[in-house]
Amino acid sequence: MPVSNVNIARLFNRLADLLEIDGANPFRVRAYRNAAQTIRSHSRSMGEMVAQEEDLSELPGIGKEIAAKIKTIVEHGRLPQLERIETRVPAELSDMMQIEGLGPKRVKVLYRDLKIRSIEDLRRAAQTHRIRDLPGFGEKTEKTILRRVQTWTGQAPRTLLAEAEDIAEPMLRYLKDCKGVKRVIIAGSYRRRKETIGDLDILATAKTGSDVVQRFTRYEDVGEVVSSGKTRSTVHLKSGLQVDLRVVPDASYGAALHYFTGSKSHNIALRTMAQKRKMKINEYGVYKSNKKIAGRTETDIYKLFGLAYIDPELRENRGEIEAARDKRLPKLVSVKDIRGDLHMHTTATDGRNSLRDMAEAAAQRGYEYIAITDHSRHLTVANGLDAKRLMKQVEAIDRLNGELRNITILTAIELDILERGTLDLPDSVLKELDLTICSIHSSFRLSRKKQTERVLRAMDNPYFNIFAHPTGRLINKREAYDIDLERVVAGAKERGCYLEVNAEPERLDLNDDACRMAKHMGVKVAISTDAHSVSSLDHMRFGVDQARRGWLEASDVINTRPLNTLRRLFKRI
DNA sequence: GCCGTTTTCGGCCCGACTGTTTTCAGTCG
Repeated sequence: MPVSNVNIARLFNRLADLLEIDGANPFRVRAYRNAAQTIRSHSRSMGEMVAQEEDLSELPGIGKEIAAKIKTIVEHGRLPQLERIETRVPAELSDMMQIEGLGPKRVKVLYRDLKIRSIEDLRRAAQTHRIRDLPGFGEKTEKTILRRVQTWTGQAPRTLLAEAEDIAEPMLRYLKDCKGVKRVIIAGSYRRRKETIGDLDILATAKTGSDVVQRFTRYEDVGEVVSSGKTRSTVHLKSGLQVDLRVVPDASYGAALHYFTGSKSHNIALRTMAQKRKMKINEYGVYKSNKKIAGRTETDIYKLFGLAYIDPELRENRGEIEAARDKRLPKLVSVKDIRGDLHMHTTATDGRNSLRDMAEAAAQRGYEYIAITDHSRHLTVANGLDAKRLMKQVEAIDRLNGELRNITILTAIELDILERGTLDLPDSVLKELDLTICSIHSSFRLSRKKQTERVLRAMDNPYFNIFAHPTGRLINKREAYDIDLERVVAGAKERGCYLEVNAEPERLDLNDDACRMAKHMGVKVAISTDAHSVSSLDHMRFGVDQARRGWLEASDVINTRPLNTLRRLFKRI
């Protein structure tokens, strides 16, 4: 199996860690980290690019040397330079840097003076008070290290965006209620609408002397106050989620919001532009020879560099700055562009609400149409529909359509794609429906080739319209099945099929990069909720967020079309 | 190690907080 971009990025990050501990040139270290970031977020696999002999050094932050190293990793699965340094610097030291408060310098001292090389060694040394006497350490640091090591769970978990909203909203209200506070907003990856967030970044503007930081540290859900100063503070909530608060004067709102929204690489790119113009950007404003020339709004800042306003979802240094300069930024799709939801379940299979409930709830949300897509017979655990039950549902939908004034229900089904690439119901049944969505619910472990061909074969069926949750991943729970998404997208293009952006918070499948790839290859998507209850219809916004991160415009999304146009899109024969 | 409408050499984002120091290094975002 080819090495994934994520795994290549991990190797470079590990190399960067070990080089840093070894005291290498910090800029060289950063170069490896930048390259790792580029590789991780690149929409095409390094493996394929190497196979097609493309020039990797054209990617940002990747030059001749790193390009050659990527090639070696792809072809041999190894990075010899990493293996060489591991003979001098134990690889586990890289894990120790995951402990908050431990960076390369301290890890180096711990290893050099006490031969500590694992988190377990670290715990024992802290318990037996051997750390406090090391140079640059003390009693307090030792206690902090012990506490962090004891609560260490391995991988730092990332919180689903939807869960983060539930935590953030009440906290926001609590902080707004503070005297002297003017504005409070959540910045960081939350504002960029990433599918998961590592921490919450809250920005407040307040008069000097406001006690907003104190109020923040006294929030009832705070488990530990990590730091707390005049203008910033970090806490851990009882759940373990880290929350950072930064306070700036209101006149710096735009600069601070921009700064704390990131991403880091977007900010660095912009700051480099500033440097070339002999200007300086920080969280308080843009400065030219110590004179503040912008900072009240984000728009002002972009304007200063000849750039159009860049939506937060695009700020990943993936070409948005160039696009803003050349006035070719996309006008991103928004929730109000969505005219209907094309994936939902009812009590006929595994949904919690009836057909009528779902239709009425959708109408209340202002939709013009919905598609009812209960499961097909193969999915027995969900009580999937056979031909007879499906036809009964179609009749029920016809009756309801006769009754409901303000919404049209499309007859549809979520069809299982069987292992050999056949669809779970015969064409004679499918031809009676307005559309189908097709998906994989079994045989996740097929080889990449077999899985890909399974889907392409299924798409050969002229009643195949939308490929639902195309990679099958469940965030933090289940990896995507191994599939060549590029071939699938190309296959959809040839055959007139569409891909779904599933808005369920733990699916968000297609993800942002894949959305972008689909757009580049000329394939349109449907953004749908996969709702199993009335309340889940509100997840639409998370799907839209993901599509926005993938640069999609309303014209890239089929369920922004009026009903008549939409119906035509599903006629393949 | 990467990069280039100042450059193929000499730069590389920048400020806050903590703890250990006694003026600052290390870490973080």
